[in-house]
Amino acid sequence: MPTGSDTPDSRSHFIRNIIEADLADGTHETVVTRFPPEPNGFLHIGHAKSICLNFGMARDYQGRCHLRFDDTNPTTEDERYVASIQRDVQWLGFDWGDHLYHASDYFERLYAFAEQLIAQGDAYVDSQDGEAIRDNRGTVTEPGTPSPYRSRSPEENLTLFREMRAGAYGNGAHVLRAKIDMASPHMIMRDPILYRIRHTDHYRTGGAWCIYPMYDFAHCLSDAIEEITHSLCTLEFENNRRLYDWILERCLPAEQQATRPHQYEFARLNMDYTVMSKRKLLRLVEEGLVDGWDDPRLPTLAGLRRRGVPPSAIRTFCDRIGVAKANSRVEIALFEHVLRDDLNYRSPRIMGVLDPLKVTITNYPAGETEQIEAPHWPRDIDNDGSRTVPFGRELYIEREDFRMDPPDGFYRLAPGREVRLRHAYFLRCDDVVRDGDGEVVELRCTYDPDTKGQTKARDGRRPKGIVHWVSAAHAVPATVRMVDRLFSVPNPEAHEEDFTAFLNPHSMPIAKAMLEPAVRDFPAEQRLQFERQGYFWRDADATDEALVFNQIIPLRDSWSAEEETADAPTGPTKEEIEAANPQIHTDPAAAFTDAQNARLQAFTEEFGVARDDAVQLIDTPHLADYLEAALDGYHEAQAVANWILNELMGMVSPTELPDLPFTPEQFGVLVRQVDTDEITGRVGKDVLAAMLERGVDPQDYIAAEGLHNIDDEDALREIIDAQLSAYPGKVEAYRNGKEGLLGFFMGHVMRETNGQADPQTAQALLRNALTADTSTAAQ
RNA sequence: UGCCCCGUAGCUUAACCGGCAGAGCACCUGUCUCUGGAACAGGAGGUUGGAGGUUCGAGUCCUCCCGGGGCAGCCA
Repeated sequence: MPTGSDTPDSRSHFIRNIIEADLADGTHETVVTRFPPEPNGFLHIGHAKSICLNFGMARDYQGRCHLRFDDTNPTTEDERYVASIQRDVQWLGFDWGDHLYHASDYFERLYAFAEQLIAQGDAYVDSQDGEAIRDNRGTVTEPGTPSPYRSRSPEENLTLFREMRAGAYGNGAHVLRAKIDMASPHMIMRDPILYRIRHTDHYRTGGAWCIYPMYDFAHCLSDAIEEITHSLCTLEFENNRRLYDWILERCLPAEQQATRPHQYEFARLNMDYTVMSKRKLLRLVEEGLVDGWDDPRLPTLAGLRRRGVPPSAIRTFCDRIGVAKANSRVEIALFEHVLRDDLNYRSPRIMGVLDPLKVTITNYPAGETEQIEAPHWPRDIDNDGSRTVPFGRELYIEREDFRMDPPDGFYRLAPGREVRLRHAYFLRCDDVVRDGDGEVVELRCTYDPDTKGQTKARDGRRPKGIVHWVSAAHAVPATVRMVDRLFSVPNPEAHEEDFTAFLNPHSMPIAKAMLEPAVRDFPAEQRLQFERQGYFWRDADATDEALVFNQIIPLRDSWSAEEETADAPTGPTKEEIEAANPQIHTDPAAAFTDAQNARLQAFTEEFGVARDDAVQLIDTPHLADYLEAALDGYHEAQAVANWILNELMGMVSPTELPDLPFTPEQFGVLVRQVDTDEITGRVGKDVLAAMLERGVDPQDYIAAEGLHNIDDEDALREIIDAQLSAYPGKVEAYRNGKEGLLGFFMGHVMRETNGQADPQTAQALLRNALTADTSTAAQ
């Protein structure tokens, strides 16, 4: 059996599992997802995660994904964002086909649903002002108080609501609220507002409406209208799911309930060295801290596009970061890795010197030029193509490839040292020319004419260092924006100071570079590798006369990483965490009433139930009663208690106990079957599940299905031997000390017997068989 | 402090009904190489937040504790 697929686009995650389960059990025949941006800002790489997830699931399961503008708030939304969002989604490589929708298209239908709720008595018009509504909502620890308008009749509500629509009232005079529960422990359920009056033109519906639906009302119903199957959103909407379900359960007819949309939440993307919130991004742009929404340092899709990041790299990245529910923050290193990996295979190499240092080759004839044929691709990339590079007496090399006093491990140029010029000759530094300030302004060198294209000179010289270069006479000057991390700390939001305090002052230094002439041979959108430096492409500001490049990402540089002093930030140690982790156990029995205490005494002393279990049983409603009733089926109270607490509670909640499709006595009988080894615990759980699902009687069911446990040693031995010979390698590994494999074999034996193998017997036999010598086991 | 969600290697995560804790990135070694890149080979790194319990067997089920996040907009 293949152990899980690990190709990037079939990576396993909980949403994929849910979809596959829904498809497998026929809940849905196809998958329909949606990406629902609000047109009030630009998309960033966090949105890319959602886009890739939604469109990706639709693609993987041959479903469809809608692009829906969630435009229910006319005061913040704007047409201009709509176009940019569509462009970004397309650029990322996704196609919504005919499925472009707007929540505003549904205003009429949403309104009808609102009238339906009113008619059902599930919604009412509240005429309190905003402040009163807020005050009466209560707090997380105190219940809210019902509005004085809460008990208006459906007729009155309908009249008022129609008048609201007709424009009879000013902003804020009334709202429509769901009638749920002002004392709910879930704040979202304290009569949430469904509609508000807003005398504002909408960018699409103009002045047609002066009441607008709230997100919670519009979103779930829009999903239902579009027959969305899986409504995927980020974690901050977890609490809203309760209301999502409430509305759909009341608005949709019974026959649609089974296939109605369901909401699932996943963790939004956070990344080191950047910020992802719309508000913070907006501040950077508006305060002029960056140069517009498409500044190449920004994580906006527009910024990444301008920087030169290919959409394929973003897609791969989104596949690799995973989809889960834990709040997380991914290291920038993963993004950089994926980016380099993408660029490596698509970027022809040329040479470019970013910080030029002049070199004069004193033994090369003045005024002479030669053309060197150099491949665009290294040998490990399956791609052809080459260019000619002019070589002459005067070159530029990278300033940092020369050191007056080379440190240990530095194997580039230094006084008296020899390096290889990439694609050309060996070069030795003879003299260093400095200006009045001591600054190195020129290197005077000699080359070895016999070493062209060689790794080794005839006399065996073999310089380790390789240096890129550009002929001074032919160099093409260019401005290069050295795009770097926007912030100088991994999480600029995790400090007391405003996040802008952590902007990296060197996030985009400008280099005056010299490039080899072949740079002009490529179309503007071609991404290039400047050898030994990084990946670059032409910026939108570039003209053919004045070249401007952006650095998309530098190459990995193990030398400068080594040279940098390691200053890894250290978090709290495990010891420190443990020290701050006291175990305080407050005994619930301390608050027991006299009656409860009496019961506790009876449970522990008469029934012999462990105190902790008894306390839990008594402290949770229904549990203690259930235990006493189950005793009619089986008198061993501790066994029954274990099964209630550990098994039953894993399947149902205490409040469901009175309505179970079987009696407590039947439950007791089930426990007896297990406790007396009539059936195994494993089978007991299966039987319990069947009782829960179909209300079967345990004894009848066990007899009818033949579920009694198997303790016949010969029968078990046969099964065990079969398993052992099926996995000789595992047997070997077990004998070599990997005892965890006992569980592996037990698992197989249990599965083989549908869980009916008596575990003690089976394990004893298995242990014997595994430790027996090979000749015996093989028989 | 009420309710909801989440804790698996430095980071992001996998693990079908409870059955061998497994990857990628990062890190370290080595090989190869006309990019200090790439590729390849290897290594280290885990008390699955903690403590109890159920079970032949717990990352997975039950209880409690600790830690992180979310909810009191007429935003989405």
